[in-house]
Amino acid sequence: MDEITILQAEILKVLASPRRLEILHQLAGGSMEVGRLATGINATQPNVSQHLAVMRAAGLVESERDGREVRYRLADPDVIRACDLMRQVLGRRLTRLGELASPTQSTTSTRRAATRLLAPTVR
Amino acid sequence: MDEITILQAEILKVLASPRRLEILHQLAGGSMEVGRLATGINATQPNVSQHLAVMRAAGLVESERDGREVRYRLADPDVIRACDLMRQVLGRRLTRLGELASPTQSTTSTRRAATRLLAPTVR
DNA sequence: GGCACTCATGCGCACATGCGCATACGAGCG
DNA sequence: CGCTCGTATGCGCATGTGCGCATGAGTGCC
Repeated sequence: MDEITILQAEILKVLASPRRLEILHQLAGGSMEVGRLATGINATQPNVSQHLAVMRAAGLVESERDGREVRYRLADPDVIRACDLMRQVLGRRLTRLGELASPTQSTTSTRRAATRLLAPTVR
Repeated sequence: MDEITILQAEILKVLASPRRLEILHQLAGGSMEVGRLATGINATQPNVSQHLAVMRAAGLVESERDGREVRYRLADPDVIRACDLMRQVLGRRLTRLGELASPTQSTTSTRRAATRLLAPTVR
């Protein structure tokens, strides 16, 4: 099996978590401490710390002490960019489905559209 | 939590598997039947079939009967493109690390470099 | 209809993952 | 020093995932 494939799967596995994506999304706006990251996504501090440790091991984020706080920042802009590109694609798919679901009233619960997007062919 | 974030995590979760990435990589070269996909990546047929079912539910691939065989093809080129973009980035990171590891002799086991890439700071 | 072939599905097991919770480490501050 | 604040770590549990294996379902051929 290809080396890159295994590495890529490892990175994707780290990215495949709503919490971690939220953390990365916050870090995209600049470096931040653990506490603010935790309250920002409404999660417990140990939980965020664990996620950060995983992402740091994967080389997605970097840490730096600042007094008693620890500031985290994005490490690899390229990977995050690829991640955001996918986000844009999915966003377009969502809005398209939203329009298809309700052409008259716009932007009502794309949530149902999202789940339907994940299982388009029930058969 | 953002809808797109959840959807994106779902897609990434599906992508975060070496086997599935190999399957997608094969499908990037054109549509193919289950049997050839299985032998191509040296996996059992039920296993590949299960992975294909998951990816079809996620809207990543589409299936079509052709006689007794079932041909699968990529469904969403955009997502796959984002996936390949990440692949290129990781490839560059690998080669860079490979050069750093052994400047004299070239292209010797980037495998160790890959694992090291996943945990660059042992501290 | 019976048979061979291709693919899908169900089952059980081993394993990994995420979470809350309690707690340990580390740095500033009095 | 002892205290507090911010962060990291260990533990236990519930849940999810991948795999092999056996088997069912659909299709074409004789």
